[in-house]
Amino acid sequence: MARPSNTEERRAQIVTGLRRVLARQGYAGATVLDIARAARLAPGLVHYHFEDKRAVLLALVEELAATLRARLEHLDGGASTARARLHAFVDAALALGPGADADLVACWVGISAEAVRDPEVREVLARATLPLVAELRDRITHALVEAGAPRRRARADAASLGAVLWSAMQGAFVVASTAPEVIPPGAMAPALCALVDRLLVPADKEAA
Amino acid sequence: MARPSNTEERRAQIVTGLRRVLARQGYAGATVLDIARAARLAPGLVHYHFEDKRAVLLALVEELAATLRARLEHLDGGASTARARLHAFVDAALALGPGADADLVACWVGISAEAVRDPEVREVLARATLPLVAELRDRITHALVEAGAPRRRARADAASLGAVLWSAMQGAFVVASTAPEVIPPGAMAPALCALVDRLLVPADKEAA
Amino acid sequence: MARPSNTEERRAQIVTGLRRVLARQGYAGATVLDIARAARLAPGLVHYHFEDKRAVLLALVEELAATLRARLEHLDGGASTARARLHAFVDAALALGPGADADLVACWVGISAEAVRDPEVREVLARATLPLVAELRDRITHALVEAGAPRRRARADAASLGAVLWSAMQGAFVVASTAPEVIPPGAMAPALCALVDRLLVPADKEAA
Amino acid sequence: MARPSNTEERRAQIVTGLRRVLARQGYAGATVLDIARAARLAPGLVHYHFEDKRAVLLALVEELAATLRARLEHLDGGASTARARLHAFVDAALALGPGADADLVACWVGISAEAVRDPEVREVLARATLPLVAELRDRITHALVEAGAPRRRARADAASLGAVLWSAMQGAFVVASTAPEVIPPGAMAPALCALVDRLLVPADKEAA
DNA sequence: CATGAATGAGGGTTCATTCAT
DNA sequence: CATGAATGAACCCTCATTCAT
Repeated sequence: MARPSNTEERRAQIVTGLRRVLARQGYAGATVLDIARAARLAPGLVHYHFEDKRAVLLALVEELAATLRARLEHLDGGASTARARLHAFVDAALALGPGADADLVACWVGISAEAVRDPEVREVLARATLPLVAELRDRITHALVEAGAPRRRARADAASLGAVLWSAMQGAFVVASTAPEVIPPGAMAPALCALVDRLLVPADKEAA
Repeated sequence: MARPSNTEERRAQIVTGLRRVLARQGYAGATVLDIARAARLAPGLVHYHFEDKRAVLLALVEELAATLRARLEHLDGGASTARARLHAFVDAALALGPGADADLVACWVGISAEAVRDPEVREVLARATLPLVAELRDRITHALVEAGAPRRRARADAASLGAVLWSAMQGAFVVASTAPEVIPPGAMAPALCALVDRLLVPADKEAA
Repeated sequence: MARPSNTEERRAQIVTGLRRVLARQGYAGATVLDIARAARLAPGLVHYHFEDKRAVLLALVEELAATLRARLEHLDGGASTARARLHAFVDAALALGPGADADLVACWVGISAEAVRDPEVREVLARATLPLVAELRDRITHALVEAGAPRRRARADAASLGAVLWSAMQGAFVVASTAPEVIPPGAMAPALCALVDRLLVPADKEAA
Repeated sequence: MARPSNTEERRAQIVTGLRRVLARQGYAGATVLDIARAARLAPGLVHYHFEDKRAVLLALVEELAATLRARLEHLDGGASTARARLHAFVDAALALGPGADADLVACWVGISAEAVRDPEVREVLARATLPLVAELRDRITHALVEAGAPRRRARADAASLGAVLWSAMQGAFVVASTAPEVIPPGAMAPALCALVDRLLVPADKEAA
């Protein structure tokens, strides 16, 4: 009798609306009206399905993290070596391949900026990204070991290398959005993979 | 007879006000009233000395770039080898040592987010940072050559390495502001220097 | 399901609000808050229904012109001779009879002043009034012909006479609003009609 | 010892500044800064020489009236007949001949609009213009008498004719500033003189 | 007298949020 | 669930006026 709830669909629509608008106008510049228009919905609906504007942002953060996780799994399909799995991580995070959303990158910068000033956004962002950083460190450790480093040493190195690589990926978003002259679009992922390889090779030689 | 112009001093005061507020509240969240209060000035003065709020932001971008350049020169004092000069660059960009402004990091993220949506901010930011990227690449080239790499190869590698390192520094700002759990404050610069060293050592070995 | 749109009604309310305030305080002196209060609406509604304050003014200009056109048609009812139709025009423009709005006159002066400095207002005003001037010239021509003047001559005279009479009406608004001592309210229309008659009589005599 | 006061000169400069700005931007749109710039003076000086902005306007009104009076006297030089003196009045008010200021016309409209909302401006304007209306009526009376009308009749007619002609002149300013398409610049004065002649001729004929 | 920096009230406008329908 | 009108606080900016020099 009651019509089936389409709440989840609507929420997804709205979150996607914010993603589009946020990428171009930043979070503060994304008015609820803009979001609703981008979602092809009436403005009032936004507050029917979300407590307030920030709740949409929090949902978006989680959606983006989920997207990244999904990509990761997808790319992992053909990865057999630890190094390949590390490359897969970099590609998943940076590649603008099929299924990737160009807005996504710009979006991330806007979200980061908002996280600086809003503790709750920061927290949600941390909850979503810290596991990814842990995963990254894990893959680095395995790759180092695979390259011949002693496990203990590898784990220690992976801690700081993970932070640096993660920063490089975050920074890649910033650079792509604010100074694309620095590196052509699409070239960042290979460049980072090449750097990864340089880090792994010498360990090989040390083992020799 | 007339009151001596103190416009430059006032402008600097206002820019500093924005820096403080922007670091905590983002650009959109930094109201003109907040900026004036942070600068201990009457609200109207902001628009007396600046065309509009954005003009203050543009001035801030240039101030930050100048700060970075100044730091660079200062740290260069003791650098004799090319590698030391590369380390100096990383330290200048990242170190939160004496004379460093903690706001500066958070500031940079807010500015980047604004650059995404405001072409003029992006342009000013680019004008201020592209020379720094070029300088970074230059130092990388020299360090690689110093480490034994053929000049031609060094220059080619420096192009993509420069982009990656620059991204890592930009990303370090983001990480420090949004997910400090990833790496303790102050540890990023050494970590990045260590990575730089790993990149330079093998060339040494190859030469051997 | 949704609330029925009452946009047109609200817009009319707001325009009327501006008419009242503009008559007393001029356009610059008519704050949006004043307009909203005069319309018994919340301040924010003005900008919900209009792009900006000027858009309200433009709508008002068109409303006033429509009012004048409507009055013209209404008064034409009993006019059989060309002279009567000319009188009707004068009365429609000037009479402060029943159904007339006292604010209307003061309003017109404020609008004219705004038209001096705002090209778009001038254009809308022109679009609204030039047809009226043409109509006035037409009626003058017919009245002159009816009074015995040759058609060709009548048309030539009507051109400059129309400009003068139209000016006199415009000026009557100014005089009524700024120097009512010059002529009692309500006396201007008869005075202008009397002048019209003096212009028509001699042609009669010349024919004789 | 004390330097000679140049107050009067400065006041005149400022008033002229307002005239220029007011003509283009209206009274409300004429900022004190604009006025000072147009007068090539420092902003602070305006308030040194005038109580406030309105005081400048009042001074301007009186200056304009004085200008009109001066023109009147000047043009009267060659006028021998009463009709010629009436023409002279019209020309003095409307003609854009030598010594005339194009701004003057636009100025007048802005002043009228301000007079609607500011009683003191209205009063000063009335004090300045009512004598001119009286003078106009006087000239009309004499012209009618000269044309053969009985003095008593002439005086009665002049009352309403004076109001109409004065309105026509006021309206001519409005039309020239807001709808120049209605009549070419410079054509209004001859048109009004022609109308005056038509009003005087028949009396001539009646006398015949 | 002159200068131009300083002040702060107030204006137009935006927009998150609410709510009647 | 859906709609879009309604609300009002808060923002950026302007500007008449003051005042230290």
